[in-house]
Amino acid sequence: MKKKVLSKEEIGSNKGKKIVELVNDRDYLIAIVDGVPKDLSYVIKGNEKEIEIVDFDHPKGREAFWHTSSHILAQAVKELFPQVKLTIGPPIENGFHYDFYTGDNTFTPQDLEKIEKKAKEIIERNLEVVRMEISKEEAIRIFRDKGEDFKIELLNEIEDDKVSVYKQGDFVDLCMGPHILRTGLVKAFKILSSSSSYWRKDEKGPVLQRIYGISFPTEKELEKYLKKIEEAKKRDHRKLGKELDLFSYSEDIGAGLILWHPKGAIIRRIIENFMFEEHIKRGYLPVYTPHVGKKKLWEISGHLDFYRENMYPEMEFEEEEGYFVKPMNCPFHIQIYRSNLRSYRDLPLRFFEFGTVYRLERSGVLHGLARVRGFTQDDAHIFCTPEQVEDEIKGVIDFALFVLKKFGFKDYKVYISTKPEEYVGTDEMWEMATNSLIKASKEVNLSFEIAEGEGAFYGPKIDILIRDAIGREWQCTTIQFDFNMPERFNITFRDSDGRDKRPYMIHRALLGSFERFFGVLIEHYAGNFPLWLAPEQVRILPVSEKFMNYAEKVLDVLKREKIRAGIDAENEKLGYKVRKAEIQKIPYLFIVGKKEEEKEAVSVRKHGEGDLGIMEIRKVIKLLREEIESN
RNA sequence: GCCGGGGUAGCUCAGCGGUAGAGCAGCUGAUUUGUAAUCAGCAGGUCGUGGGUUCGAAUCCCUCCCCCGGCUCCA
Repeated sequence: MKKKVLSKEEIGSNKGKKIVELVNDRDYLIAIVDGVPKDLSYVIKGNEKEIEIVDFDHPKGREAFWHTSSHILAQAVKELFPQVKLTIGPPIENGFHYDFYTGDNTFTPQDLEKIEKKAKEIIERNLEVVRMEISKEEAIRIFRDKGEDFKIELLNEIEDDKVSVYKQGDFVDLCMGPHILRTGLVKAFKILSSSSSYWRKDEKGPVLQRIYGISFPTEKELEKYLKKIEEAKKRDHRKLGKELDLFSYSEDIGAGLILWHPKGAIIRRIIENFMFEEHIKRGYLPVYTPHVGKKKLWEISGHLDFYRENMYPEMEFEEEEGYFVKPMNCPFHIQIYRSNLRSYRDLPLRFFEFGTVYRLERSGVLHGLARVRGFTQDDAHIFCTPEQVEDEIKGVIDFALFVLKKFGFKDYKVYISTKPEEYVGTDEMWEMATNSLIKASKEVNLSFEIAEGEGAFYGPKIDILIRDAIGREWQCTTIQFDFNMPERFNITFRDSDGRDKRPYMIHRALLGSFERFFGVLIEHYAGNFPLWLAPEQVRILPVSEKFMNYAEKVLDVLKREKIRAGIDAENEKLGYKVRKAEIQKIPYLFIVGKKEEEKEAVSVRKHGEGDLGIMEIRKVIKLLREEIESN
């Protein structure tokens, strides 16, 4: 990484000069002047406190590089399709995109090829990228002449009457900048995909065509990036799920409904058992509830008002009230709460259930195990007094982090979502609840971001998102206050002063759902499950059929030790069986032949490490036990 | 739900107006195998669904279902 910081003296002595006069623009992309990113054409005033000049390896440098790349993309599109209207084109985490209004037209794959070619041509032209500050009126005139209606809409919202535009060749775009100085600096440029998007995120507004691209200062970096993407695709849980025979779906059953195959199911059960025990240890009480409930229940809960579009339609009967399959467990847990008069001495009450829910997600959002229509949450509802809220939240966060650690997750993001525009409950309740989330997070040194106004209407929440192989983030852990349900179902507890009061209700799921969590877990381990989770922990490979008897004997010992094992009895060469087992990512292979049988031993081969040599059975089992328990 | 791409044997894919093909997997046989693919033979498909165009459709058009990439929305 190249980075240059101008000293006070350098700033003073270069007053009136453009920064680009001090450095080579092939090495440096932009400058950060007193914390604000600027073009290298920035003229030094002399009174700046700090000027930092950065390259592509700096996030701000990269941003500018990709931002300029998005302008190059836009210029290419405008040259090929002059009738297309520009909207916006920001840099993103990996590359950039630009949204175009194309009326009834869309971009075909052939169009994208042409656009990429044209973009490369524009790069060849090595156009200077010039920043111009002009009056708002002038900008409006320019974009009106060009028919850029969307730009005018944006301009009308700018309060300043000075705006900046960037020009490269004949292409002009309204833009804050900064940008790199020449299109020729982009040595590698690739269009990755296209899709639609909505103007201003409004699905009722104009539909735009978005083109995604990536660019780098060298071809080599592009190749490296593309290779990384290829590698990531190999860990995709949908691919591994099929290859390792973990789960599937069936068109005949319906979209977003998961079939857990034996190998997937055993992993799930291990996770369930672990979670069940841990809940009990932490003072949760298990409950089981039905999958359907009467229409009336969902009227009281309010789901039929605010959640109906996500619910499977009503089951109607001739002589009885209709039923709905549950999209959430909360109304059921509330009923258990209501089944008794609750004293303040009973609180906190923590009901937990691996509750299966069904949500009619819109067809386009379904995604492997990560977004499905039927899933099982590791769900719990905590009912407590206001005084207990803080401790309860702390307990839940601690539990969540413990679970993530157990599965080896380190790369996650935490968001605390605050009060939205429309909400239920009092401001005091919101404030108290939100503060308890923030305070608890701070106490366990959890770094988080505040998502202003992103809370659900019924309460603030804290979410933990885990990244998948392709970099997409999935919300797993969620801890949400619910100010709505207790009110609607009018639940109370009898306090020490003999009066009935409203308890606080905290809804939480740690894994989120077994489906999504399993999907993320597969990608996290790239299918190489740690020994305690591996569906087949050991496979015994007899060198030939002659050693089947001994193999059976070894299998018996393993089974007695509760180690999940199998024998590959196929009439094949050893190399073939080893290859098959390696592809299936089986942690340990025990090879048995003449030497092994004589010594009551096995030859151990570990996945990813290879041959570990011959070992006595007793000894290997001890090692396996240790490895299983160490997790 | 929206925009685009796609659905051919269990899997990965070729064929894209003249009537269906490969590799792997499967089955059978031979081989009795020492750490990532032994050889041979056999079998396997109403080309996602329903309709249309055509003398003729896997191939062109439309409907629906499902999958993929995004958008919007969420565990």
